[in-house]
Amino acid sequence: MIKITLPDGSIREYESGISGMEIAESISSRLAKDVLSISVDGEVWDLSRPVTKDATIRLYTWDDRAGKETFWHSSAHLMAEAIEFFFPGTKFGIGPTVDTGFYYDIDLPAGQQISEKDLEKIEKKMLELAREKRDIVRSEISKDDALKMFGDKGDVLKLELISELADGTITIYNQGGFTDLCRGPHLPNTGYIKAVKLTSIAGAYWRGNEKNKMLTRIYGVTFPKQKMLDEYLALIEEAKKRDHRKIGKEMELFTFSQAVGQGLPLWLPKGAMLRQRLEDFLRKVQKKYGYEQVITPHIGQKELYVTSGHYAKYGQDSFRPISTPQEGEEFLLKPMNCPHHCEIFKWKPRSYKDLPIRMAEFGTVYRYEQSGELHGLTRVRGFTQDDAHLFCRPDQLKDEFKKVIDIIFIIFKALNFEDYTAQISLRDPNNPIKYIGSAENWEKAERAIVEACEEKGLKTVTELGEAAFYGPKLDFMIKDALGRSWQLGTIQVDYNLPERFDLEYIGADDKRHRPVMIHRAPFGSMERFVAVLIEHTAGKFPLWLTPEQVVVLPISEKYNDYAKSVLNYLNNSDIRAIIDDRNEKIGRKIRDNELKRIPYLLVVGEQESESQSVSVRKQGEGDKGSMSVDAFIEFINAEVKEQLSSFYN
RNA sequence: GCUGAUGUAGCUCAGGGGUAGAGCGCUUCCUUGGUAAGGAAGAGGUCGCGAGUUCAAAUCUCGCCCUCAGCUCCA
Repeated sequence: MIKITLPDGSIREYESGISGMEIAESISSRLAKDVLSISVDGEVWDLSRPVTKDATIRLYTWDDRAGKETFWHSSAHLMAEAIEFFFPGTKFGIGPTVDTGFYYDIDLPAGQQISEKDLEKIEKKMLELAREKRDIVRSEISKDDALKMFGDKGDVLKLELISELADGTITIYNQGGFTDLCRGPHLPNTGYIKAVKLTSIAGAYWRGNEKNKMLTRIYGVTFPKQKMLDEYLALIEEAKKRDHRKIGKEMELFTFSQAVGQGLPLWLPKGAMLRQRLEDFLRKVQKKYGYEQVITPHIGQKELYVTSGHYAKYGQDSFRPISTPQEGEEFLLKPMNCPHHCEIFKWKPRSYKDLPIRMAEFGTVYRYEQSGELHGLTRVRGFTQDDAHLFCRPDQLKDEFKKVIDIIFIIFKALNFEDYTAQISLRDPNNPIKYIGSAENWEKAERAIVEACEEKGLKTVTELGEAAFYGPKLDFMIKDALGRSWQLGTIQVDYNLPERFDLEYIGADDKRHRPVMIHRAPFGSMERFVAVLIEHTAGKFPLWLTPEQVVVLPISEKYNDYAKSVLNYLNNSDIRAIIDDRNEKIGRKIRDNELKRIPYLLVVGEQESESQSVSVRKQGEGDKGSMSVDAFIEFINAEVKEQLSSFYN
């Protein structure tokens, strides 16, 4: 008998050699139906593999990442089998899982090509093969046998992989007529796979190296239920509709120009207004938290970045230095604001009583991103960070961290990001020499971050070894309305720059001390944040932020004068309103302005002009009845105040 | 940066060796309408840029640029 420890700590006894599936069956028939793989002492196994010693196990279903990975891994094999059916002689590279689904890199026989049109027939074949419910069988083989097996097939890619594996660790999996080199684990049989969608074909170099042969990569995703696939496809459709590049164009927020250059966004009037409102909001919040705004130039001497270390690390792969008529003078477009802020810190002697110093700037920086990497506003070559640097004493670190977390909470609340988590990145305990700064300071800083998060009740995951060499950090991830994750703001401790810039303050002991620096940017960058906000809200921004809050719609031209007087009154009351006095029917005006995502539509005609009122229609919700213009203004202001309540309270 | 696809009116797109098309938008006129598309007429384009082939190129060829997808990268 062997002892099996379950995740809840309970221990069950079984005959040695029991399989994961049998354990699941002994727990519940429901679990046996849902289970996809098992972890045995931390290693993920097939359900059919016998457990022969005491172990701690965990059963994985579709709800677990490991379960999905098992499912998609088997799906990759199934796809490979279907491809081999249509394209005999295809050589197979690797077929791993990705965030959503899997891919397989293949090398088609000479002269053959696979196109989008082929995907459908491969999908059909996969489903046909899946329905046969063939067992997926694992076997361990020797290296010689593996080399012989794939050598006979002429599968040179697999031979290369096998040659790098140690003898005794090689496993293969077989389903029906298809055998693949694979570490596993896999589903018990192919019948679990009920829905298949092959999403795209792309080129990819063998082993990611552009000197190697270009293979064909086929991406796919599979599900245990057709309904899940339908939902997935609907989500993709919705994501396309919300693409910030599309909405940004429709709402006239930003554009790009070939003449200006790729990756250099041009903010249009409405986009600029929106961005400015975001900046003003953060400025106000920061003022309340004791930040001081500074302004620094867009370029700096090359030497500045040699001092900071950025030139050595990134100088070769970024914008080249700008030279001047003066011999030997070189300037760089600033890739970050920190060196400038360090120089402001150094401007005069600092006392421990002056700390913390909180220096904020909406600082525009320029980084040369590879052209293929540029994407809308999320990845650009010139962008503005909502940057700030806090210079503090080591004992102030925790308090400062908590205050930064407060600011981030205020922002999330004001913008309806309700689902967020944070990642704490700490040192790799096995590699302490990698990091600059004393072990004592590191410990202090790491503890400060962990405690600050706990005290603020933040949901966190901790990753060891993810810290930068110069300090630990905290990154915020938000989930948008479609459940997609985005990395936003970051708070980063830095021991490196204070050292490099020789920053110091005079302590209570009248001795010189090194301050700790915190970099933080709640939005990350204005560009990226606006992009995320567009995709989160589908362009329906909160009332306080949206470029146009209200549109006045006269029923006919007879009421244009009254509509204009309402418009003026609203504008004079700091409501952002426009008028639609086109010669169109009211139904048409309502439709067009609903599609423009304007939150409030005010219909005015004979009744309203007589009673000096407006008929209110809320975007997406329909008619709300009529009220006086003053009552409407009060109503709008109350809504704005509610949205910003976390700041004003 | 690499591989592939793409680039036609403000937008979404069709067409294709003989000098340019639709829908929406815009302008004007008719209509003056009460909560998601009223009607008519009109203006608007070096067909991404540059070379080549041809009697003739938006169309074919080559080079470049942008955009998109994937790869690689990301202070």
